[in-house]
Amino acid sequence: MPSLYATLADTLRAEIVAGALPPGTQLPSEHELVQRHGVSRNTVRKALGQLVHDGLVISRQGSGYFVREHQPVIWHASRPERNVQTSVLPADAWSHCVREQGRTPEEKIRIVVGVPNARIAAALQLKPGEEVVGRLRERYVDGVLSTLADSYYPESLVRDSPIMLPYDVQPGVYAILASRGAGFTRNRDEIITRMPNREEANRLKLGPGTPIAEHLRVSFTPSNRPVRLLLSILPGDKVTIAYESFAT
Amino acid sequence: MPSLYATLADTLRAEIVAGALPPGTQLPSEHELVQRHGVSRNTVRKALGQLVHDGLVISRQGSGYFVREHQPVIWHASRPERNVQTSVLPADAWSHCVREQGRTPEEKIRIVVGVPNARIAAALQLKPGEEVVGRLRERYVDGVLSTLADSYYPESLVRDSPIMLPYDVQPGVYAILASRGAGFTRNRDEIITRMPNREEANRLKLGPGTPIAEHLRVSFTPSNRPVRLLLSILPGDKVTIAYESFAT
DNA sequence: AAGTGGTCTAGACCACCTT
DNA sequence: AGGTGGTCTAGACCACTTA
Repeated sequence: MPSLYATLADTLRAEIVAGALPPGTQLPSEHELVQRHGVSRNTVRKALGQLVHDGLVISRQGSGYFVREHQPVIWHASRPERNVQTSVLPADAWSHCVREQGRTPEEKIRIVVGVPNARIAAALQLKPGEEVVGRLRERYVDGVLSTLADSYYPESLVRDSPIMLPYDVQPGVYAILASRGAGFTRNRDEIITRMPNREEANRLKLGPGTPIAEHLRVSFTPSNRPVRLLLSILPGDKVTIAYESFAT
Repeated sequence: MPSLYATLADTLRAEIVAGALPPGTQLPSEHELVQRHGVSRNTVRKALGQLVHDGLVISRQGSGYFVREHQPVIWHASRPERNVQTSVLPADAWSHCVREQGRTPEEKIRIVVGVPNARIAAALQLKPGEEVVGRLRERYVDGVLSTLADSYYPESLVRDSPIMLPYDVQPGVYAILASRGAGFTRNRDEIITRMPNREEANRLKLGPGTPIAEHLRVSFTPSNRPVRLLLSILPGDKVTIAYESFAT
């Protein structure tokens, strides 16, 4: 026998997926649901909590519950990362990709230098105490923070290069590394699906019920030396990941 | 000012991530937390609910709350899918990959034939009313249902082939399609991160706080004809997705 | 049988948004 | 000011697990 709150949640869920309550619509208030279904307010709140938790609904204190609107952007993870020939800046592949979808990209970059945590050190196969240059990048779509994309390079490899400046890199990260004999030719990608931790949820203003994909890309030279780590946090409600690959 | 339940949740969370409460440990009971922190049971339950929701903790009715244990398997999505030369069955790439990680794979396959839903029809560019053969596959790791991997083929393409039998396909899906002039050479992959719907959560026995990756792969012939759709549901707590790619 | 979590109620006060 | 959601309490009864 299903519980009262589960039954109520299912009723509302059905109305949403059927389209009777289209995205953006306000749901009946807690008070109204209490009266209409003859249950206590706590029970109504538990049902609504489920929907919020499932990412179907958001709540705004003082105004009400609303059916959530989704407009994810597609991120083509396997496309070449080299900068694009264009007069519009930034010229990196991600920005170009967002513009292709009729939306407006923007980036904020902060540079940090220092000894990284164990995870980053392991991925880049660093010696103990070896430093990295981190480019902590926030990517915005139509003005809202959409993903975090932090990249890390061994410090010795990028010292005094444009990679250490907090702007879109010209003529591109690949070209600079290649000119220093460390052009990468192979990526290893890993994607983990999980709930955000508190800090990520705050920074990305994620409502409850929004999972993230953690994308980790290590780029290698032909001699299998890791020269770059790219660590991205992609909120499930804002980004879809796409790959093109050859079937073999 | 943080709420009581948020404060309590943070306290417990900190103990978990710091390792004071290692995976598998039982948390204090609700009753004990009520007394220890001098708050009501509902408040304790709301705090614990947060942790469950974030995937850090699971609850077992009648026994208690426990710190969750993660043992995800790595799925190499870009590896060739062709069957592996081995005496152990099943011989498909996924099973081989799981065995490499020292674990035991198992598959259950159910065949369905009929007119598919709009999403599948669109991906395979079918004519209205055209039928597909669906192979609905459940993949188990060490005996527990770990992912759903359903594949769909235009019916006209696989009629009377071993693809219509509910077993591991010999000598392999690729070989059969190739022998019919429909060997695929290119994949388009799409990965969506979201919370499971009710049916998925039930089938995969997902606790609250477990997001999923929905992986959609369409395989094309050299003349860009889509011949197969692979639709997988990968629970975040059980699977990590990996890709190898060439940087260009 | 005792202890655990799961559901549900009734009522209080607070914080926020709209008018 | 009035309506909305957010937090919190106290207490009840049920369902499940363990011993």
